[in-house]
Amino acid sequence: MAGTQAGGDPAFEDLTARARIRQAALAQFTAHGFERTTIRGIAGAAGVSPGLVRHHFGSKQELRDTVDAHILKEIRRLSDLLMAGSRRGELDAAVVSREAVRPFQAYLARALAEGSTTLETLFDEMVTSTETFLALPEENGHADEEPHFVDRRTRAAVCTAMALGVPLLQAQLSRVLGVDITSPAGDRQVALALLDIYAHALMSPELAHSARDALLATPLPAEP
Amino acid sequence: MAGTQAGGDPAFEDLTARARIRQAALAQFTAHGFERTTIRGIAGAAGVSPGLVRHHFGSKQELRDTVDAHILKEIRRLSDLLMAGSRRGELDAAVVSREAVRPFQAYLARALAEGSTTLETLFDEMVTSTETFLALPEENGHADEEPHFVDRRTRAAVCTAMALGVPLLQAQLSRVLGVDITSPAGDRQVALALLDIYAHALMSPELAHSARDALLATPLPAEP
DNA sequence: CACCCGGCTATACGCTTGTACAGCTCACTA
DNA sequence: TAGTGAGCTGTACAAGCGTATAGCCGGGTG
Repeated sequence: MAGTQAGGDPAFEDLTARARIRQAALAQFTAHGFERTTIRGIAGAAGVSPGLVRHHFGSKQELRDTVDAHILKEIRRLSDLLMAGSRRGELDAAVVSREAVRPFQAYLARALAEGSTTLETLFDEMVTSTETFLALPEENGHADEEPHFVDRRTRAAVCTAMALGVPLLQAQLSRVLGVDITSPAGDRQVALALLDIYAHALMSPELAHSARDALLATPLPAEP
Repeated sequence: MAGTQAGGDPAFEDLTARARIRQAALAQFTAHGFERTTIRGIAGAAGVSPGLVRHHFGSKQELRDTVDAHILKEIRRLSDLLMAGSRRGELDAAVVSREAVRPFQAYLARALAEGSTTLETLFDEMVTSTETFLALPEENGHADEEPHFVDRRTRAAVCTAMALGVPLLQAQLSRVLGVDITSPAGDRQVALALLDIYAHALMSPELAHSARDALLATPLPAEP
């Protein structure tokens, strides 16, 4: 696994040992998840001793919390930066928000799937952001073309979870598409696919209605 | 954690010890993932000794492979059953396929995210199934309302990954929605939300086009 | 009856893990 | 110069893991 060794990045050695450890932890948590990542592995990638990891961060869990907090801060910073730099409100707030998340997509998705209390907030904000995004066409005169089955927040939450499915299944996706979707080219292809999907209805209203009727016709099974 | 103890299910004790172990492993892998699940934990939940797990399955990895294969077979069986029982082709093949996957959604999604060679096949089949589903409206006279940015298979693959994001983030989703989405009521709400989302375009064609232009205008960063 | 083989348990081994701690180095300061 | 504390290392330890193995039990078979 090249690139995770110490000294792979030229600017890597200029960082504080503490920052190097945090960065190595970020990479390893992203690649292998929290459980499979070992303190020794992080220390090795950062070019320090395992003891120093504990010296700086106390425990593995505290290290994770620190990385989570760092990601949170970094996304907020990027979001503000993009929000301020978007000339004439070029694209919408939700798009900007998604763009701010992109660099840490994989880590964020994994952390949320594994259950991170620190980043729960971010998920909630993404849902809210998606919610306002979904409200856009409904305010632009496209009102009630088709009635909705559930309220907007529910749709926003499901959409947010679905969007995070892409980085979570990046291995499968890369395999099927024949491109590493973490590479610039692959990422662009996925971005285009997402725009394409968002721009079209995937189902005809008739099919959706018949499916809903079929769903509501079957009785709800009792709780065990 | 109630329900994972031995004897929780009345019909549970009637099973072979081997089947009980397999079932317990399925539950634990689903709930905690492969890494965090221990052989001792599985044995405890199945009401047998840890040694018996090895006796029947050889190793933890082989146990996982067995569970994967079992899931694969079970989904195929359910799929055939539903396909045969669907009167007058009531809903489409893709919907039936999704329905066959549903009982094992959470396990399947987790296994795919963690990298299961056995279930890769199933992911590919889901992509193909989604692909034919996406082809539906295009054949029913709704041809080229809006041109597509990427080919159909790419869209199908991304859609499949997105759909699996729901079970992968079920904890976050349940928290935001205030309902356990693994419960019958919660599952139905999510199903309705999915139908709703699939039935509507999430983005106006104008916004999609401007976003695509903005995307293609920025040069592709060089590979490191 | 003796045999024996599959289901099953108890115990133990070796390894890796997170964690703990004593002590080294070295720039900075009184 | 002597002292001090932060940064950092090496070694060690207890716990938990997957794995291995010797042996118990009971029903089917010659």
